[in-house]
Amino acid sequence: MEIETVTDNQKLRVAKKIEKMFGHIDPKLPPEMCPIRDIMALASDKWSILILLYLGYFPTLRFNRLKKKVYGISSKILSERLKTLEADGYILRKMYPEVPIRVEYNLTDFGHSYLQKLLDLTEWVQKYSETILANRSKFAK
Amino acid sequence: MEIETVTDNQKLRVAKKIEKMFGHIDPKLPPEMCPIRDIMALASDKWSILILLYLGYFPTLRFNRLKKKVYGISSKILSERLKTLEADGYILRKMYPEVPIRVEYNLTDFGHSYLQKLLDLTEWVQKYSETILANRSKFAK
DNA sequence: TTTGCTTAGTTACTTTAAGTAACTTGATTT
DNA sequence: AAATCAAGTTACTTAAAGTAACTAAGCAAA
Repeated sequence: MEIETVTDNQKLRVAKKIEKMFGHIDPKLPPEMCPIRDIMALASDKWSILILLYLGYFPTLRFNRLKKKVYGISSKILSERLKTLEADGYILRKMYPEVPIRVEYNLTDFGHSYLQKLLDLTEWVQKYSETILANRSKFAK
Repeated sequence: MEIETVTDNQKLRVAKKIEKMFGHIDPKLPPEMCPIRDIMALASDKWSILILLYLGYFPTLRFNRLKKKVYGISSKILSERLKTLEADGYILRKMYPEVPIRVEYNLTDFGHSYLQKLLDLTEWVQKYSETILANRSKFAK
């Protein structure tokens, strides 16, 4: 598959954007004072991405159903990620004190806004996944 | 800060996109046969993102200079990530057998193409980082 | 001629994060 | 009195990440 050529003009615009961002990413000394790295690390975590995708597809999901969808995740990690995603404002947790307990999760508007950007990235990855796999096996030799 | 409202129409389009992707992400049974998760996991890894950003900004960087830029990364992990990013086709490694040895890294066109999508995401995160931090401290109570 | 200096890593070791599996809670049915 | 349910939590194991010292190769100075 052909990759769209990247013009020097585009590269320049990218460099400008990065320069602007570096004010936040690289404040010379205190790396933990800069929240971007920390926020990106969570929001682009492998499990968080899948959680957000499934909550973007199903308007609301309960804990165990979500766990089945996000194939391979453990209760422990799912519970952990859901808490952080909720804390950051991406998702909403609604608890119904029935017996047995019922808990529903859904995206907030903020989460939807993020998901749209995330999708652009995952779509790119999907589009070029075969290229990447081909690169890998070529490199292995 | 106000979040742009997400219309039902947008949500529907997002759902459509995700549905299309689920064919790749969720092939019901073999989760390791699906490359998207694996590719996303690497390409959105916290260190890989920073490496790609710096290589997007500086046309070429040598190992130790890159290590200084990507604040906090160890030689071990940097070396590891560079190898995988090279294998997947995002970056190029040029070795000059001088003494001391000189090795230069730069983005491929493929890497540039990915970086453009990645930047849209990091820009979103930058834009809303204060909102997220505010959400966090509100949730902490 | 041995000591030091350089870069781009690698190796052995420690710490932290992730994964596994069994357990908890509490009203309701068997 | 025991089993059942969902939504987690806990204690334990394994894998990944971080730390710090080391290596290679050749040249320059002592």
